[in-house]
Amino acid sequence: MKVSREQMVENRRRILDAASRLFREKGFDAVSVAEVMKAAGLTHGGFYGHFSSKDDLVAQTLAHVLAGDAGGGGDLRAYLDAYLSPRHRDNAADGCPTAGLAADIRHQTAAARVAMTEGLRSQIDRISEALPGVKPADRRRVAIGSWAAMVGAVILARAIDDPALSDEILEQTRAWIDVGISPASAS
Amino acid sequence: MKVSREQMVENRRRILDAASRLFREKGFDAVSVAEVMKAAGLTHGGFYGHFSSKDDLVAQTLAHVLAGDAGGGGDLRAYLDAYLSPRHRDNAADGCPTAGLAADIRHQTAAARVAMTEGLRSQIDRISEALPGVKPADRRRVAIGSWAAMVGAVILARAIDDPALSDEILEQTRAWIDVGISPASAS
DNA sequence: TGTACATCAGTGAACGCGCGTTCACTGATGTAC
DNA sequence: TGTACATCAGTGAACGCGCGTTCACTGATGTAC
Repeated sequence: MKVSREQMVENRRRILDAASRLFREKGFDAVSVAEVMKAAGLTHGGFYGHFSSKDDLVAQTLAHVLAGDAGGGGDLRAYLDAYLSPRHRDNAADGCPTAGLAADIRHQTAAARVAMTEGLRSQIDRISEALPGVKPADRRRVAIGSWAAMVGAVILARAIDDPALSDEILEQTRAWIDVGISPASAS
Repeated sequence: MKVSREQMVENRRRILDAASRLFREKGFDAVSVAEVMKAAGLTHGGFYGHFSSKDDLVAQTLAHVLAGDAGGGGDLRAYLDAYLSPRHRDNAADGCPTAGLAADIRHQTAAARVAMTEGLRSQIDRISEALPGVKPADRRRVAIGSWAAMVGAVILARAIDDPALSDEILEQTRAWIDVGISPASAS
């Protein structure tokens, strides 16, 4: 049955939100269109009224979640603590889309890569602006290096089955970044 | 037709080598059993004489490739330069299995996670031992932080479609790690 | 404002397709004599 | 060493199954009068 225009907009948003959570939790390939629609409270047949294909959903979900993901804007150290925490490692569905999906994007469409590129660009800028103690000339290097280490650490921490080593990856990476972003040592 | 025992051992090795390359290039899910067998010069039906399932192949391939992947043992800076190079970014099939597969392992079997855990442990040790200029008490932090940044940088560089930004991710991460591993600043 | 009807978002059965896996068969290997 | 035969690694057709996608249908929406 037809629904109101507002309801349709709301349904589309729910599909994107459901897809965003499911993709982060399981990866693009392991989530079916029917699963996303069910999680959004709809049936799978209606999917193609909103998106032209599953690849289209992937690209639009990425753009949606990367645009809405504003991390590191304020207090960088608080962001670091939350990012490199066991809680973030263990809750991929609610976590950073870059940590959950960046590696998968290599195998997706050009549109998905474009969304990732813009998301990464703005994330680097956001971290740079949260480094007041670092000399302007060094900010970009520190922002990129820190972000690479943060993403890499969460990916590694999630890939292994030894909880102690996994915790250590997070803690040591945090300590390592702390050294790098403190005004004293970041040359 | 039956083949000699040596030929069977050789065939098994060729299956693992083919799987190792294909998995790194395309990811576990995007590579079919038939594709691996064809790349190894065999037909798909014989697969189950060597492995009990595709999941078994994934776990054994990881153990095989992580055991054979001895990086960072000698000159750490040369390893860094090669690792964070456009050449490595653009050649995933021949590249680091951690950068290519770590994020995927979260969705694989327990056996795959065990192989990754051991691979990560020995990689951290190998990097630690290649840090003679760093105080012993700091080596583990520096090794873990550097490795997380290396893996993260290659994953990010491979996920985006802007070549200039991708190159910059690699270069800036290399510069950032250089600062971290030089004796002067690593406290 | 109230009514008649065209529109179209959502439904759910059905489709082709590729996948992992199975299995009867083949023919070279390697052993028993 | 030579021969007869049991073994078994590899072959390729076939199997279920789940997936992305399609489509005829439904019934609430929203517009024309």
